[in-house]
Amino acid sequence: MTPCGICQERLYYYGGDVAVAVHPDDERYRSEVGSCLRLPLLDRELPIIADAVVDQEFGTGAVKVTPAHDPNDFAIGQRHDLPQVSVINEDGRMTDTAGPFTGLKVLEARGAVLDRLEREGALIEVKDHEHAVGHCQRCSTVVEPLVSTQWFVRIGPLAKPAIDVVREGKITFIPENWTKTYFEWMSNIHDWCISRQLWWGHRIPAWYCNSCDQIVVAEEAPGMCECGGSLQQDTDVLDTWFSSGLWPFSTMGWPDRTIDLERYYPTTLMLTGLDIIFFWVARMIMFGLKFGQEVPFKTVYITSLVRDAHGQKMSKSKGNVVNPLELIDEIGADALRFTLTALASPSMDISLSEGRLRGSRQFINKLWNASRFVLMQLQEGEVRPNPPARPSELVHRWILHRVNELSAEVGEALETFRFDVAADRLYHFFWHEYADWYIELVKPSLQETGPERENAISVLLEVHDRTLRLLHPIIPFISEEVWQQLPQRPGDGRSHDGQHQTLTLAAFPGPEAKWKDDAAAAEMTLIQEVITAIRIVRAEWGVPPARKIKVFIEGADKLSQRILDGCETHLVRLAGLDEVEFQDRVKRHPETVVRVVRDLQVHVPLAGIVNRQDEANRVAKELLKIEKQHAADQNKLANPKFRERAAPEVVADTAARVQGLIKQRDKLKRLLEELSR
RNA sequence: GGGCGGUUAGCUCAGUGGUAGAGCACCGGCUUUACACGCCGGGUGUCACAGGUUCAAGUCCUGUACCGCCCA
Repeated sequence: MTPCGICQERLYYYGGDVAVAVHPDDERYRSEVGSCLRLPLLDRELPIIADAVVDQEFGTGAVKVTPAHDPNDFAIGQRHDLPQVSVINEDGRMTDTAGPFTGLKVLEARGAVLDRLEREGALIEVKDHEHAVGHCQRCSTVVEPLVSTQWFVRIGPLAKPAIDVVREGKITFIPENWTKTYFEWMSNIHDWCISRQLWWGHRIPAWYCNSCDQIVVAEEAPGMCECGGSLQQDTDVLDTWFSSGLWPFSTMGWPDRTIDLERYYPTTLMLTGLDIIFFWVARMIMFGLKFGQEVPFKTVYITSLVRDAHGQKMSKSKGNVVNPLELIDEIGADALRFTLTALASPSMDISLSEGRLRGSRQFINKLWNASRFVLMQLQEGEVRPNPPARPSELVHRWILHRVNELSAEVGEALETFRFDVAADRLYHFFWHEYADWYIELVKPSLQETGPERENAISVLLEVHDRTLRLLHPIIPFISEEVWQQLPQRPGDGRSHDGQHQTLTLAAFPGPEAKWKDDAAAAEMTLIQEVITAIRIVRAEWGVPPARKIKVFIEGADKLSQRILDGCETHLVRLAGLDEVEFQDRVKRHPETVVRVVRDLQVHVPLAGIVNRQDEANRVAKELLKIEKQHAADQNKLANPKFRERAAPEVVADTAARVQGLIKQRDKLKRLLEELSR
């Protein structure tokens, strides 16, 4: 008989060894497969078997197989029909199959086996080795696998209908790509082991007879076995997710058709994290179909995973966990909520970025201050007037039109689970349209008395109120605080007992057809562009903000002139002017800066400030930009295939754009010539 | 090994085949009586790389590289 060296990490399993496995391709042992080895100490014969899971590179390439004490070996044992010899009992002592080691504690057995091997000259060497033996997460004790009876759920008959309902669209995953993950998992599903060796949980309702082999499964504890023997209940409990899978209906009185069950089950939306798809969502679907013959919910929204600022998954052992309560102390609950919402784009994990958190905090601050401003405008005990259905002033028409569009956009974003889009639209509207423009434009009217102030305050309150409602799902605290201070319409947001008025119960605003006003939007854009053009000139030439200047606007057609004329006070205020003058033909002056806004030329006389050469350079740079755009569009139009195959409206848009660019280009060219004279 | 996702401004991220965007950071100018956590102005880019489809590609297809998640 040829000696053969075998490694063993856990020597106390010695008595449980029933075979030696080698890799089928291993040349060293190929001829030995089928023969037997004699196990020292116990004088047991171990067959040599070939199995592909054996790692040829590891140790001697031959491994003893202990099916009763290792999951891999258990699988090998199943494949090769090996006996399962348990050598450890539930008290942590060696069983009577462990030969001379019977009754020893596990660690005593380790020393004893080593001693005996050494004495009999069977020990080759003892070597340090980095092992992967499992330890208990909580108490760090070495885990010793034991063979025991476990209960399984045959999953095939449950999984198939659960796959079908998703395939048929009765349940939708959002983002949609999680559907693949669900199918992937459900199609490769194994029978589900539901026995758990834990102290808490639903105890498995199975009883074993102490006298015969009978197993009784029942809802109520049975008295005794048919054979008259006493019964003992399984000590294991059900897997948490088995119990959880029943939760949606078992908590509401199922199997009785209770009122709660009728009302709340099935529900519409399941909102959860990706790791819960398998654990819980799939189980709820399977159980819902099995016991209720219907899907438990229609939509599953999978949230983003929050990672740290460096994109690392948060974990306690890494120490990069963010405590939300501390973060809230720092920047506020609404700011944190807004940040997470703004970053929650589909399929993407969230890196908790400091910059985004700061941005949100500043937004909340802006909201607070703008709200303070609005509240400051109110008079003692002011009753809230309804806004005019069709206000005559452009700024009111414009902002009502815009808040209308905003309602539609935010509503749609929420319905399609694009929370990031909702947050973005609200941020932009509130700060860069409502606060930057509307509030500034409306300030003079608020100082007036009579209908002008009344119109302004009514629209201001209407827009502020609507925006708060739209923001409320994202930033509930500040929005509620502010809303309650606004004058309210009597029935709005009343609690059921009528005692409180709360934004939580106020209606979510939808679009109002009467406020749609595309003309107002277009007119306002023109005014904004003119004001911005003048501001840019001021910034470029360093005109001090306090210094009022005069501008001439040339080339305004009747419509533009009417629009701008009506808004002269706005131009004057927001561009820092003392006067605006319209002229068909403005006499050029060497120290006048001219900017082209659409069809208009805005002349800004800046005597003593302007440097002719610098201005020429600026105009030349602008001209270059325009020419580049023009060339690109012109090339497209010159391409017969483009005209032939592109959508007609795209061709038309391009042609129209080219016309505009040509006009601008010619004006800039003339300006440049004048400046070079 | 199998499946999935990502790569766009210094950072964190949007982007629907048709003129590249936001927040923060950054630069210049401002005590304009809601807000300096502010106001006005400024974009700093080889859309990872290589092919392909298309009149047209950040966007669609194929491949490569790198980063990451899930499962085994």
